Amino acid sequence: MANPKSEILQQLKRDILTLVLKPGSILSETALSERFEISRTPLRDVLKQLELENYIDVYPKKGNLVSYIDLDSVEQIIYLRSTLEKELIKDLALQMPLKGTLELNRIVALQEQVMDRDDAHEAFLELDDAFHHTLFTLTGREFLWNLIQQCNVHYIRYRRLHLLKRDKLEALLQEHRRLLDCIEHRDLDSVDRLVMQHLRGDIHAKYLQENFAEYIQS
Amino acid sequence: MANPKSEILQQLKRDILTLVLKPGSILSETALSERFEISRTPLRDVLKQLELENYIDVYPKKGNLVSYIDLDSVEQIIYLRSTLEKELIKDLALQMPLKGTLELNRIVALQEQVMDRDDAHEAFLELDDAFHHTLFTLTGREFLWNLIQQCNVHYIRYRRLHLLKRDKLEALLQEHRRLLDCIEHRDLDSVDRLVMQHLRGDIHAKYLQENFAEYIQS
DNA sequence: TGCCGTCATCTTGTATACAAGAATGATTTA
DNA sequence: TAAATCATTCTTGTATACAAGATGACGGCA
Repeated sequence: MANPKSEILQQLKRDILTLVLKPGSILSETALSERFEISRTPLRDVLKQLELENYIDVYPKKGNLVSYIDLDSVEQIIYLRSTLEKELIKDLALQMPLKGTLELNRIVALQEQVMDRDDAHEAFLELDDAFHHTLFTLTGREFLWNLIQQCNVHYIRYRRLHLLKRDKLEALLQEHRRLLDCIEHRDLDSVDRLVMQHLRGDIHAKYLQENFAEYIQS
Repeated sequence: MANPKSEILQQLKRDILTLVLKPGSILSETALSERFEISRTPLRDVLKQLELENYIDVYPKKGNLVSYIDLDSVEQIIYLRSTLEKELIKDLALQMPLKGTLELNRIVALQEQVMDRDDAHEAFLELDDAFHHTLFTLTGREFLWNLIQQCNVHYIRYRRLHLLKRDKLEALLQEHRRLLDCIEHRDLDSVDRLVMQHLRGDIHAKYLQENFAEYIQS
């Protein structure tokens, strides 16, 4: 292991994003320092970063709580991503590097493959991320992708909960196919509608509030 | 003073953004702890935050340097902001709260007033920020504005250097007026072109590289 | 002269003792 | 019995001593 701090950071992030650590859970400095066999000082660095990326809320002299899902920021991130990605897709439709089409098709093909696996949801979510990430890398907007990741903790958990119940993997896959069609056939006019449908089509705050109220920010 | 840490953070941020602390300057923990009469531990918290918001680069066991201006991320932030803000303006054109028009007009009027002052640049930049900030608050996108602020250190310094030489305050003010016109007359078709001109019209990387090479990232 | 190794002294990174606010529960008092 | 107060024991916040990597200067040596 190269750097224990980044290992711990990655693990805590993963546990929070996958809801292994539920919103409201307490992350005590002393408990974590014993668990990871490291002193409180480097551990506080990790917690500081988790705080700045909204994974936890720090209540001075009281404790650190895993943040509750903030539906307002989820809505705004979806607005940001849909606005941005429909622009990216139009850019790609006008000037797409060859390897780009190959890469996106490869991802969609993989998504078809994992549909029947036991851990379909898990694998599908990862590939969905890969698809959108590729849109950013192909247009040279890696910086913006990283920026979005920095505030993505609410959206990622929201999507995970949302997908748990309503099985719409097939629909999402179909939408990816349609977006690829737009790029390959330079069909700029359909992009806006498709992106809106793909990213904003499934905002059902009420569903989450009814079924996962204990995870939601008041 | 409520919290010394946030005071120190704000002051260092301000010094870096206004180029009082030049890119490449060293921020030593011990020097700062003596200057602010505080121990290294809380000071490291401040430096950690500056690092995560790209104000400084940390070289382990060597030192902390004020970051150089990264022109690539400047370009991407401008892309992000122009894409986002032209959408916001269209939203406002379709449904503008009354107080919104008043507030934006008030800011533009203030900009006219400060044009002749000695510190015109300083005051104008602040009001320019206020204008764009208002676009976000009126549409309920405060979260996105804050997100952009988190990675704005390169863009803010870029714009400051850029405005130093080419005196285009009058042009910027005129563009604000035109954008307001679009909103008030629901002229959606002109928005894209105007926003592009306003935010992206003045990307002159070469000018900066020639005149401020010592501030630019290699 | 030129090169190499050692050491002194910077830097940040870590561990730990102590300070101080917050919460909980017990004890005392009305 | 109920309420209030105090003390205990959590929590994080701070100061500081020490560890360890990086750097540069100095001196020895070929």
